[in-house]
Amino acid sequence: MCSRTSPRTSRTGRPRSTEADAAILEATRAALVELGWSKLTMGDVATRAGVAKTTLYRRWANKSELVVDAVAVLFDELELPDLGSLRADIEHVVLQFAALLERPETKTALMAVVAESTRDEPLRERIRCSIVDRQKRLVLDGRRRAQLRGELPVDRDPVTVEATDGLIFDVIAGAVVHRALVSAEPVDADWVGRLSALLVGGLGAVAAAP
Amino acid sequence: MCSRTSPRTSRTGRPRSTEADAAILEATRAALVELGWSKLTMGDVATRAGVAKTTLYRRWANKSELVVDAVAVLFDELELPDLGSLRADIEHVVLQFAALLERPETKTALMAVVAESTRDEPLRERIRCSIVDRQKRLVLDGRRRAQLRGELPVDRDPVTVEATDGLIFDVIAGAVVHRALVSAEPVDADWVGRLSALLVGGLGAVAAAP
Amino acid sequence: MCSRTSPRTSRTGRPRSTEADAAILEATRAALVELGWSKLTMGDVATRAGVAKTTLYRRWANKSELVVDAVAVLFDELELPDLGSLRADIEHVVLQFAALLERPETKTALMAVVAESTRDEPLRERIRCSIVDRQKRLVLDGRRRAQLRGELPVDRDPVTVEATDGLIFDVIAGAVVHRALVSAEPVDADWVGRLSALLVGGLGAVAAAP
Amino acid sequence: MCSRTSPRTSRTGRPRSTEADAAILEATRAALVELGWSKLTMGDVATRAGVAKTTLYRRWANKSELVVDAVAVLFDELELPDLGSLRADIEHVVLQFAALLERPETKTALMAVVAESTRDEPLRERIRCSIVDRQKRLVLDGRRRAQLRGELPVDRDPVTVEATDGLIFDVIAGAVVHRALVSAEPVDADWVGRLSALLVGGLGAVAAAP
DNA sequence: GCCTAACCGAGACGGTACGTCAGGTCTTACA
DNA sequence: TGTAAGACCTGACGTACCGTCTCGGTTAGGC
Repeated sequence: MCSRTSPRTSRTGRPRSTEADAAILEATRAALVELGWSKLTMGDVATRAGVAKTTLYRRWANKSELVVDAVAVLFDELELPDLGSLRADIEHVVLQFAALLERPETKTALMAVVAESTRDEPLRERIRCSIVDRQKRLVLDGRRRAQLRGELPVDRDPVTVEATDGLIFDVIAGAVVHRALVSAEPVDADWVGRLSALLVGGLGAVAAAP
Repeated sequence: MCSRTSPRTSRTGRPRSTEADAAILEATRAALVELGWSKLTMGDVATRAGVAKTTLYRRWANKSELVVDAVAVLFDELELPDLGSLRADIEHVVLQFAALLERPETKTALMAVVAESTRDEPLRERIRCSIVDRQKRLVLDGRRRAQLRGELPVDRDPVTVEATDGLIFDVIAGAVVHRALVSAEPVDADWVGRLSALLVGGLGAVAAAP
Repeated sequence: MCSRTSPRTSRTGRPRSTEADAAILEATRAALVELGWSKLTMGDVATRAGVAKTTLYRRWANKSELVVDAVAVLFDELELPDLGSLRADIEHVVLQFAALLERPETKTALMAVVAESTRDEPLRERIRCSIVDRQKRLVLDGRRRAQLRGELPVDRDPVTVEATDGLIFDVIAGAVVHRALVSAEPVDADWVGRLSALLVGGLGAVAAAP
Repeated sequence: MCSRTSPRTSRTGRPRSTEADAAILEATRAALVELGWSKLTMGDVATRAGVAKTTLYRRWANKSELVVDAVAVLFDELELPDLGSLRADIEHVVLQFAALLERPETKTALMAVVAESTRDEPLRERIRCSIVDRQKRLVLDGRRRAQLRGELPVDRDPVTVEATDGLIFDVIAGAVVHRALVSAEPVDADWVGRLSALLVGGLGAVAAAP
């Protein structure tokens, strides 16, 4: 799963233009900013990229897959520098993620492709590989680091570990997304502080009495 | 805000058919189940409801607003019976909400209208009134009940209260939505138990050391 | 065959715009003049007519049928005034037909739709009704008139009559079309005179010795 | 005009494959039979011929010119054996030409390229050289033979001769084409007999009284 | 018991975007 | 230089929905 090996194995014929690839993804992000998801059209993206519509369809089956790829790269910016404590790490990553969600291209695109993916298994897979997994590793790193610091106990059961990692991921990402897009209220320092306190407290309590 | 007074004040002429209203909303839900959000069309809904397209547009400005109204009523099913403890209450509401999100009509529609609302203020308002506020009251009730039981301290500062209520709401709703739709993994008893433990522990810790 | 009763029997709904019909046919002729058959596009015709493309496709299944209808009306201009002799009548109708074929819209369209009709039975039928039959009556009238004048004998056998009418029609129309479009040489008075002489002579000889 | 010298004079580099030429023309005829003119595509012809599209375009400027060349060779089959009388000769050539026009590849292609040629001078020239002139010589031969037999007088005026030859050609070819493709009725022995009688009678009458 | 305003169905209307297809060109690697 | 393969741009295709409009006809009040 999440195979990175491109399906292109043909050795003959004119090779695909890598410049076109880049131009298309860039144009897609620009169109998302200007028009939003629902008014973005394949034809417009093609025009912006200085490329024919067929060149888009040769690479992506539909608008959703194109947008996932266009947005995915933005999630590479997320980083987790060691700030000395679990709570500081959490606050930092939440703020980073919130900043990403404030960008117009992600704000309008993320929920749209998730909505689309509820009826499109290949798209769901693509989202998992391109977006979800890139975020999940941050939780992993943060947890390991907190264990090294002694802030969290070292759990030997891999099932429990994975379940807790997944839970924390869904709670953090879900809360930020819900706050930003559904409740439509700002993810500010105060809110982030409360969330971090809740999580650190909760993790501590759970660790103390499983 | 959230005015329930319909803009229709005309007292003369033939009144609108309430049967048509019901048939349209029912047809919309059926179409969502069969086709999903992106393949649902106004014309198809009209046909299913045995109604002319004009009759739809006389009542709703566009597809998004129609779908919000069609789905909103489902959120009335959410209830919060007193199960004797904060943790039991949380587990119950999470499971209820997850069951709601498993229904194909909500699964495909909810994220779609949220995505649409990022660029449509009136729609955002309609979602808040029809869907978000209906859920938020459950958090309010649950918190009050836990305070009566003595599980949570009684906070006198209304600002803190509202902030915490909002946080808990975003955490619960966000986590469930993210688990169900983004991570695309089941919201089962195990996961719900872990989430409830985390929240109860976190609330306790935060209450102990603000 | 050649039913003139329109297939539209629906009594409900908005009736079709007759102005649109006229504007489309007019625009089609204009486009034929400017662009010729192969560069004429449905979209361009729609734009010229100030009409949506769907409005064209609601009336005509394809470019060929549209062009047949647009050009057919021009064949109504053909007339057969009594010029006193069979030969004069023939010369007149040939010149008229040649003038029609010189018009850029017919020149470019006629052979094209005939070519298309070799693989399209409904189109062939449409051409027969809209174009061929309108020309054939001229032969009928001319023959009757010549018989009244005593220039041709009155044949009692309807089979022979119809066969000869058909032959004369194919010879006249075919010769003019071939001269004008295939040989690409002018249909001038000299050529018309020779053709008429050949035909009158031939008809006389055939009548004398069946 | 009608130069047969190919424009290729380069003597260096890899020479063009003559097998490819033959395969392409054969594939074009096959495609005409199966698909007809308007659905024949250059890409499909290339595939059938086992050749790249570039190879087609290196030899022919466009679809029309390719089809003219593919069909032209079929007109070489037309012959004019001496059957002993002008009328028999005419009947024979008409039946031959009719048989040629019945073949699906010519039926669909001939009128199409003629239609195309009304707006394309080079194509018109190519049709004249490759198709029209090959047929015209049959009229010449038939006339000379009839003069030798004494069926037709020997006209000394070359202008009159050429005009009459051209007329007869347009009448015969035009009548057959019109009968077969426009009237869409069979060119059978009865019809051919009537046409021949008309022509022989007409030529006789014209010769008797110029 | 009629008037009349607003409703209703049907379906045509001008648009916009779709995803596909063909035409004709260009770019590879190879012969 | 010719060739097969296949990507490229251009532009038209015919379809699907959008949201609006125009019909003929219906249905409740209010008079």
